[in-house]
Amino acid sequence: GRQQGAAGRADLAWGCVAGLPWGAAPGRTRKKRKPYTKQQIAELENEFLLNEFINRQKRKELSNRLNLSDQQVKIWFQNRRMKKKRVVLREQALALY
Amino acid sequence: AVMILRSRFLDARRKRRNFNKQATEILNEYFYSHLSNPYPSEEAKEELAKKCGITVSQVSNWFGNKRIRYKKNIGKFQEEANIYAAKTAVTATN
DNA sequence: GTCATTTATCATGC
DNA sequence: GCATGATAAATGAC
Repeated sequence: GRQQGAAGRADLAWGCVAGLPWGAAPGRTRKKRKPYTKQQIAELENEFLLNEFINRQKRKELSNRLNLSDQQVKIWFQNRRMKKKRVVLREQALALY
Repeated sequence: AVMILRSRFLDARRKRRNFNKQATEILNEYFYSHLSNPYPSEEAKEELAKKCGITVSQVSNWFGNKRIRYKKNIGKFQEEANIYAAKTAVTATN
């Protein structure tokens, strides 16, 4: 197996509570997930239609305009590409029937 | 307008169905018998998906939800844990 | 870059 | 009214 991601990482998971760790205590606190506004999503989606891979240039101007960090925009495009793949696979599975 | 309806159709949350009792049994049995490391391999996921009659993605979703919700409130799942612990103990004896 | 995850949130079932 | 499955932000391995 690949065993990637936060699983098996010592500095991300919670720590041993009642005898079952799955990881150790977090060194740095994880940033809380914060849903984006409809306007932010609308503009991100609009840019995604133009190009699924965004330039550093456009990324910077977009993050400025939407009041998001440069990395947040980068991560959003990564997750958006994963979502598209998920949807495509689902449609293929549906098309079989 | 059309795109919105399309996206809503593709959002599986709007047509969520609970898994049948047998599938939940199978998933819980695996979870509690691997409580020290409840991370099934890709092969194990495929086998679980086949036995449960669901997709691999649904298996991943189930384990993701199960791990976080168990971890957040172990006490709430204590009874359930005991049930499946006893069940696997019996099967190990036979 | 992908992608398996963690966590919070969403939408639904009952 | 919470339980449950799926999705949306965020992290980290590779």
